[in-house]
Amino acid sequence: MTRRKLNAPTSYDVARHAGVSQAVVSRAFQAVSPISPDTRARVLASAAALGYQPNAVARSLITKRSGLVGVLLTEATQRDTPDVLILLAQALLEQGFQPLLFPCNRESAGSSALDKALSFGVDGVVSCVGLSQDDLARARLRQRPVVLFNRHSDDPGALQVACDHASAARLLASRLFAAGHRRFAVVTGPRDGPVSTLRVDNFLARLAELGVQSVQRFEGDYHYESGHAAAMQLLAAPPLRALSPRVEVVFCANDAMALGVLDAARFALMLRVPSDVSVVGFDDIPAGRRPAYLLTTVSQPFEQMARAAASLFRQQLDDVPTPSRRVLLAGTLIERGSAQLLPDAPAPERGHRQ
Amino acid sequence: MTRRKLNAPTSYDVARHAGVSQAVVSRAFQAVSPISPDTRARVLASAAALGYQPNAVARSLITKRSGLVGVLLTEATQRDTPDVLILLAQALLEQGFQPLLFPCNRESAGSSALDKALSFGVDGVVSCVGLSQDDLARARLRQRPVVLFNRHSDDPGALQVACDHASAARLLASRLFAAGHRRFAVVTGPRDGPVSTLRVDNFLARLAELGVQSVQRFEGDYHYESGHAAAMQLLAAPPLRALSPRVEVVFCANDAMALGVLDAARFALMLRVPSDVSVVGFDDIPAGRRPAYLLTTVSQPFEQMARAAASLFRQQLDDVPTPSRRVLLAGTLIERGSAQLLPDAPAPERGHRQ
DNA sequence: CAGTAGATTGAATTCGAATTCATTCCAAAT
DNA sequence: ATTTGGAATGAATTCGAATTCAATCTACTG
Repeated sequence: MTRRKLNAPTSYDVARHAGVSQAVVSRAFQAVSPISPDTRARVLASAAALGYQPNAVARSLITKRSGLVGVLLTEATQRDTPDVLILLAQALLEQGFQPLLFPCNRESAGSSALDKALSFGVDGVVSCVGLSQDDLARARLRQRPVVLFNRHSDDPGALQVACDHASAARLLASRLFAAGHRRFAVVTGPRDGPVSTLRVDNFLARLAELGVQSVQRFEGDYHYESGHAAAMQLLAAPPLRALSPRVEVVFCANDAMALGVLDAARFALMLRVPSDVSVVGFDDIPAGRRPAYLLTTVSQPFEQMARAAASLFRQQLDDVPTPSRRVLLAGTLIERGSAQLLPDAPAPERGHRQ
Repeated sequence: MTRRKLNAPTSYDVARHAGVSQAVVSRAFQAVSPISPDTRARVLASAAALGYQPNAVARSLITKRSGLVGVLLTEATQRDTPDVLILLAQALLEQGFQPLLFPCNRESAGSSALDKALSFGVDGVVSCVGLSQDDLARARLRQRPVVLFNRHSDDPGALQVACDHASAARLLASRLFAAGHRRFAVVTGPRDGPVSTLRVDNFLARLAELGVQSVQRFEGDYHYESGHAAAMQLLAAPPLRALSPRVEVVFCANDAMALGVLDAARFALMLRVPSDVSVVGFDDIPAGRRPAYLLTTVSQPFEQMARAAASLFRQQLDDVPTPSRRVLLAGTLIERGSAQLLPDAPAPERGHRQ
């Protein structure tokens, strides 16, 4: 087959058309550069006539800036919090970056995804996947900022934007306790899920501070079905239930599971919520807002978080001194009626780990 | 500030380290190229030692292939069918492409997003946004395939992958009719929404064929709230209801609105579903699957569609002759109990427009 | 009117890898 | 021993825009 030519006009074509040198064409397309106003106008007119647009690939080869930002994400990110991606994309766009997606199957695939992103010439990365200290070092060596989004790294210098899961979980514990509840159960994510740990451990830690010792645990997988299964076990059927007093509160590491608990409690176990049992989730997914559920939960400020991540990224790239390398944004407790809560009684302040 | 050097090793560094020329390094990284096995091994070892990875930017400058595929999408895409994006991304990845995101605010922004994508050197585009014949022509001129995903174009030669909304809508109409319903209402998307039109018009067309003339319409905006509002009006309160027989079926252009209708019917109007009124949606969003809703709806085969789009794209790029330029995949009618349906009575076949 | 600072311009170089083309090398064939 | 052919290699060029640096060309100064 004959080699087809892809007739995209180049800066040389425009130069010829406008009767100037290629260098001038290049200058006409930069905001600030030595070029006279009418020359620029003439060049831009020629460019428009030919349908010329600067080739971003060639440009980035020499400038070392591509305008691309790698966005690392897992299925999990997308499942739990589907709108995060689009909010992040829009926030990055507002800062003048194009989001380049790197879906990772497993949480551990982040490392190779990072390398791949770097080889594509991204200006940096926003990662919804955990990265090791070593990964961050590699990126830093190349002057490529990496912002961790709702993820943690063992690197103390990591740039982070996250929801303050810890504080929200503790507040929730306090207010449930204040309402008089004493028999708690938690539905966690898979062992070592970084976010689940933060939520569940802090919830339990606060309860422990308040004197609640034994709390039933059920390990879920963040999906609706596992919440359903958890409820069937934790809020067990009459014969078993008689043996010990029933759990009063089920705290779930995310909303999807909380909806599973709600449905199981109502439709399978015929319990009333919240009078028989309080159910609380985390994330504020759309389904939980509907009259059929009215789930009490914690909303993460994703829009703020996305903006914060994008602007933190921008600042790092521009060497703007940033006030802090980690941004923790408070979640909002949304009371919709699936739980009995009371205002938190002021308690002795203690440090807590994030 | 001194200019920092970004010490990413280049093919020259590797060449020096391995004691060969730069050309050999380049060849070591191609699957098929004239190079001896042990030279390749030596080069790859040096590359690994230095942490070298070929610079995709420089490569694509000369090869005219970037491995990037522009993905054009609107908020609407993301809102209605959040997992489409991730499925598309994964399907493209499997074909060896990196998805580069171009969110568009309005449906009309597709044109400029396309140009932007082209200037970024994408190998082509998968668009969840409608594009004009002119847009497609521009891309074709540059040999950049454009696959329309669930969107239509006035260009008859356009590459398309879509759910067969028309047939699904017609089937739904037939089966609702077969169940004895005669008083229908539809909740549409905003006027001229391309997909809504396809669904609603074909639904109405089939009803018309069956002899149902007047159908109430309510123009929604695809959001839950507008479905709620629609129900409050269409299934009006007792004093009004008495004037005319109540609507028996509400068909919604998407699930989000259908859930709004369901909640309004049940919680505000105290109607039983499906005995008082049948509610049907379109999309099969997760919330509709839950016991609290059990929405009867049409599921789009997104996974198949994503794969089809990615492989159609791959084939176009590789000049593989494709059986057809448009792929229509059947939606699945999911009966969950929010509607009374009967099997379709075989009707005289007539052509229908897509 | 000469002289000079400041503003524009263009020629040449650069970025990093792929590719063309000429060259070298070794093995097999005569 | 000499030729021939194929395989492997390297020097040089290419992709398209940005940038450096020297060359003009102004306009203004004294």
